[in-house]
Amino acid sequence: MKIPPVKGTRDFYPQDMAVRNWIIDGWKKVSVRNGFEEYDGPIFEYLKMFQLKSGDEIVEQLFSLKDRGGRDLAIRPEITPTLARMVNQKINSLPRPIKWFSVPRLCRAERPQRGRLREFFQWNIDIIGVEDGLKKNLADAEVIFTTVDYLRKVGLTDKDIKVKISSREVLANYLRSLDVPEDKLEPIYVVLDKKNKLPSETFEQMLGEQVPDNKIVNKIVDFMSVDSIPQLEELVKIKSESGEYSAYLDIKMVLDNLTMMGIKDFCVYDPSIVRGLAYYTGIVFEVHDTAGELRAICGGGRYDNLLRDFGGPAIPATGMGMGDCVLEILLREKGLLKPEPRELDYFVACIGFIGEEAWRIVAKLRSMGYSAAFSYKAGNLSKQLKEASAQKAEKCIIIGQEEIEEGKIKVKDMATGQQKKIDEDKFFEELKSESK
RNA sequence: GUGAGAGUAGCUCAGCUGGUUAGAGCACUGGAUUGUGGAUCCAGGGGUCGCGGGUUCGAAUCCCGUCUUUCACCCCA
Repeated sequence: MKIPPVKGTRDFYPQDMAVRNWIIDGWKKVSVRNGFEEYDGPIFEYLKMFQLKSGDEIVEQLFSLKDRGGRDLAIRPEITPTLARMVNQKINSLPRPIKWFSVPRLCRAERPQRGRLREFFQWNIDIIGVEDGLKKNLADAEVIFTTVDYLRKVGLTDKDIKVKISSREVLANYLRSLDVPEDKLEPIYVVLDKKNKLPSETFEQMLGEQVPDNKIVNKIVDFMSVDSIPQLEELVKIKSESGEYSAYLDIKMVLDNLTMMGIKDFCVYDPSIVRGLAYYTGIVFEVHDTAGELRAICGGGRYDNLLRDFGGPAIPATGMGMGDCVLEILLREKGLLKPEPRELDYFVACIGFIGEEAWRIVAKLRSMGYSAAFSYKAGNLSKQLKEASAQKAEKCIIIGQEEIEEGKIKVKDMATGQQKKIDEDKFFEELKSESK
């Protein structure tokens, strides 16, 4: 009986595993060089933890189970609640700011599509506990910088991708300044989030369903067509009369910081970034491919209320999550996927029925820290060299009757094809001195 | 969850409006080649044509169901 893989999951054969490791190693390396420390949590949590933040509808979108004690559990669909829990548990003893990263394996019971599977990996970085107003903007910028630092490192340029940055707070304040009632904000967000997917008439029509006044609709459309900070300044200056100015300053300063960090060309102000109904409270951003063919590569933003919502103190936080699926598609399309091939220092080939000799040398090489392999098939030399080539061996050691009698081995450089005969003892002596 | 397209060897696909024993390239295994690799040539293994049912003398081909997958919705924490 043949059992197929579960819908929306992937099998990682060695070749695929090399790609996965290459991506994840890059994430980890960039996290570390940007000053983040790695953490992880359990792969399942109490179901309640995910309901707390996102409501009951979410239960349909995650894999849940009952354990033998009747506890309702769920496989994690994201790691941010776990992060909040872990941070809250030790909040009084953790030095701030807390700069942590993780690469959790996550599951969501959604319908699989291009760039979206039911099981995937997601790079998460978060900065928690930067309270000062100005430095908060620096933390937001650092999260974006770290994100771009990775994308740039793997070879993507500002021609390939853009970080689209916006602010929920600026948007909310603007809508309030137009006397849009509080209970209309959320439904309007939903419409604004679709702006880029819809023809402009449909978009305006949908807005009109939420806001009866045509003048206001036009003003919202004006706001949404702003694509630079000076323009935004004009608009917001006129519209905001009391203390609503600070939210605008936040986004301006984040962009100033990004300019100072040298990644200005990757970043644009884009008011259409709203990010669904998430827990974001301020700056929000997404990275998109400039061709607009794929869904978002990553998303993030400021979530100042989350720790408090999880029963901890009100400590501000900002972060980013990047899944592996869309990223891999984009990198593959751009020819930037370059997993490092397995390296093999030595392949030991033997002639005739003297396999024991080959194994003895392989074992010696391995004990000294070199990677070494031999052939289980032990065909003729031609076959073994072929196998060595296929395994990308850097060097080949050849031993036959002649060499054994002389106490020597032949060492062949597979790139140049040159080979020399050398005393076995001498060969290992030289290896030792090289490794020191 | 809703709607549409696709499913033939490990992979990419051919197989005409139903008609003998379902093919090719790549990959894999072996040989040419028992002391010198990446090439070439030759040979071989590998298929319940996604699965189940139906129509028919006869189904990879037509019909229904189902699973998987792709795309568009919903959603995207």
